[in-house]
Amino acid sequence: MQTKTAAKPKLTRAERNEDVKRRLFDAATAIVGRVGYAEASVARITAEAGVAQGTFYNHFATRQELLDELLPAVGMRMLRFIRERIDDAQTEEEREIERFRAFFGFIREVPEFLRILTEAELFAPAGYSRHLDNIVAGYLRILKRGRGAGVGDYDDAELEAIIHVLMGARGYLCRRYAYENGAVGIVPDHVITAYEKLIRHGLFKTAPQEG
Amino acid sequence: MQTKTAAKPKLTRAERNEDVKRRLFDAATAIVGRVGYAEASVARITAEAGVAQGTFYNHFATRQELLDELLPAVGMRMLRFIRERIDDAQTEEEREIERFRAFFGFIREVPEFLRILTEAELFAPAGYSRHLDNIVAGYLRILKRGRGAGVGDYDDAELEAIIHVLMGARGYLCRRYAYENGAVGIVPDHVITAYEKLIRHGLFKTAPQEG
Amino acid sequence: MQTKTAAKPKLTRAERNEDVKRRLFDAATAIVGRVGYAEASVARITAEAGVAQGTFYNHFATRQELLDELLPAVGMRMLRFIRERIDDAQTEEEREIERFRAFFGFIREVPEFLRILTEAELFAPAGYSRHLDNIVAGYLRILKRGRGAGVGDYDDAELEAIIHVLMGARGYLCRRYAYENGAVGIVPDHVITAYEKLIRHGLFKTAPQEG
Amino acid sequence: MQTKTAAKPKLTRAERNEDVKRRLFDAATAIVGRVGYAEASVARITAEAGVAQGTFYNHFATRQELLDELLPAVGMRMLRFIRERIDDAQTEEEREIERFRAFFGFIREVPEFLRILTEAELFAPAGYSRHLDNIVAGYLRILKRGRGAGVGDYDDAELEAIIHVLMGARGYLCRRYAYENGAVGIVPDHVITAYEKLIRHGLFKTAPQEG
DNA sequence: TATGAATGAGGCTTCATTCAT
DNA sequence: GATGAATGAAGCCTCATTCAT
Repeated sequence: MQTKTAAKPKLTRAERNEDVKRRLFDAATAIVGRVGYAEASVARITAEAGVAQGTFYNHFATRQELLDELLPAVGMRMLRFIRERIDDAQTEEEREIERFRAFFGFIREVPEFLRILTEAELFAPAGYSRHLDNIVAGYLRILKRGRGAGVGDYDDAELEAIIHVLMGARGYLCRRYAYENGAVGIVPDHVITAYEKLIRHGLFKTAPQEG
Repeated sequence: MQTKTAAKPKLTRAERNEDVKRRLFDAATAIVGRVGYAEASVARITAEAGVAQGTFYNHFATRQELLDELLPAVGMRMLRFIRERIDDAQTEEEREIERFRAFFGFIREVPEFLRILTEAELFAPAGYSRHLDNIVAGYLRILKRGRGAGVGDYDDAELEAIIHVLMGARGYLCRRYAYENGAVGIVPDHVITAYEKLIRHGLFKTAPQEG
Repeated sequence: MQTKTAAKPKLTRAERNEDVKRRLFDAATAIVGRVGYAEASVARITAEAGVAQGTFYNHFATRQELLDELLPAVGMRMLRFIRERIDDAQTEEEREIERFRAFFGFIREVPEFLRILTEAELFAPAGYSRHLDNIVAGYLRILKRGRGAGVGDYDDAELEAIIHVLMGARGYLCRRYAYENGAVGIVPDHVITAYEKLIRHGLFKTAPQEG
Repeated sequence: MQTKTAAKPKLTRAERNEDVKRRLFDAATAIVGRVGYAEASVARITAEAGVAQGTFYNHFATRQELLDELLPAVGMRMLRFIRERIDDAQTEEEREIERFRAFFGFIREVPEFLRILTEAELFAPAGYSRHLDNIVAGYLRILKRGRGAGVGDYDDAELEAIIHVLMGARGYLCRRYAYENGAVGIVPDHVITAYEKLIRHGLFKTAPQEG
């Protein structure tokens, strides 16, 4: 029996290999989250991962290749995180508010996400594209399905535009409200309520809708 | 690149001085718009402006100082551009749609703007902040004044959040829809209509509002 | 790349061993011929041979050791190739012309040879030396024997110098004339005739020789 | 009056500029001559020239650019050196022998030449080509002019081939005979006589030429 | 005020070789 | 004997800034 103290990990070669790769990945995530892509040199990443610089290239063809994997990976974690917090019993409106709130919850859980996302457009454009595609695809499915359940009168192309509005909203609101003297804080309540009001009624006091 | 004005300008020393500074500024705007901040080296900027590298430092303390002035400057041009296209006779709702449309008009007029804006957060954070402050201040004035004229039931803090949503919307929609095989194109109509619908009624078919 | 022979080869262990070594050797020959010594990394050679990188060192002490064996090996093939094409019934003069012609024939048969030879002096100096020794030794035997059959009045030391001239001639003529838009072509006839004239009469119109 | 001790060189800016460039050039020549192109790193060259690494790029666009200038430059020096030692009163045959001898004289004068030449084909192919063109052009002029004065019955294309033979001869003979335990020595006399005999009569005892 | 050469730090990547499995 | 991951040194080039002219 192996004692729990990792006296000898007894990993297979493939396992050890995967382990190193994951360590590199995690190190990059942490570093980019902390200081940004520009400072995430291979030297720094490998130092954080505790391997030699050359080892990096046994697992990734180029530094860029790893950087481009970062956002899609955390992005998927985010989608999973949000999905787990959505209650099927609610209305589509309520669910969208929940998603919005969960997004900020995720940022508290994975504070690296914000920087990885913000800088990706410039430093990991391939990864940024993949991430956007993931989000748009998922959101589109949700909103199309929601058309029978309260979502307004938008055609498919318009829905895609709306999704970009919602993503832009999250992004800009984060940058403005998610931080509290340096560290990630709790998003103020009025941000949630503002979003809720906009989503529910628009920006203006409107006359009753017909249709 | 730089054609010398044939007629002897007969400028005063101060004017010549200002002229050089403006040429550096314009060169930087053009270069950042074309290739981004990262490629906007002092060497490149001075070459485009037709002066020696050392001259740069007679007008700006550091490269960063110039970069940080770029976005606020074009940002002000943008505000002016939009303001000129707004008709006081319209309702606040109509005016917001017009502002949105004019924003895309400005991007066509000054294609450099988009890149200068997008990258500023990373490469000219001080300038980015100033720009955001400018926008928020202006928008806040508009929306507060509009509260008596159709703008919904948002308190001041909520309005600031809403402004971030609207800025995020513009930013993300631009990146997705403003380009047409490489060059800045005309934004599709469904982007305008989607924005309009969201602004007017929200994302959902709502029961009549009360209040 | 490596097709596995379908029929079970049933090789002894020693045979399999030799087989791997030969595959490495052939792979190196092909690669150096194609892209040169500098690009012939152990990784590339083993990949082409279809074995793991570590396997290399079960057959060669170092990369250099293999590289140094390349030229002598093809060099011997070349000598054999030329010897087979020489007719004992001809005069020594005719035979030398034939050797020259056969040399170009060999280059067409083994196009790798040229690059292996050309770069060896820099990248496989030990192998280059061995190769030169081989050539000189063989040539010296031929020319000494030929002294009674038409070869001019050269002492042994002079003959060695002459051999270097002849090798230099082949080398430089190859580089200039053996290629035809990238691939090895047929050497132009005037190259042969020029060599022939030089060998037969020297560079100048001479008065009758006495000796 | 400036004292002879270089108290203050008082060079113009342009002169100082040229001076640095020449120092880099000379340093590269010395280093490549001593240890070869592969070891001639920018770091090493600038260290030898006594300037910072970055300074290199104020004078040469790339390391390769400098390397490619090396051989043509020393090559021209060689041509000049040889030309100065040729006596117009001699026959063309005698002059060619003198050229050959002067070549070895040059190697003693500029020992770097040999290595710069030998390795250029691989490490500075552009420079190598230029050098070969220079040599071939000069030689061709000589030999064509010499056709009325003793040069044998070769057409233009054949002459070009002959020139390659002569260049090959020089190259290979150098490598074999120019060194004497490491340093450049005096080429043995039998090398000269062997070359002379070959040039005058060819490799074989020939029957009297007619024509 | 304009010039433009000098500075020097820093990062990505390759590769021969080792060695535990 | 075969495997293949780990090692770590080393090189080219860019660029903001300085400063002597």
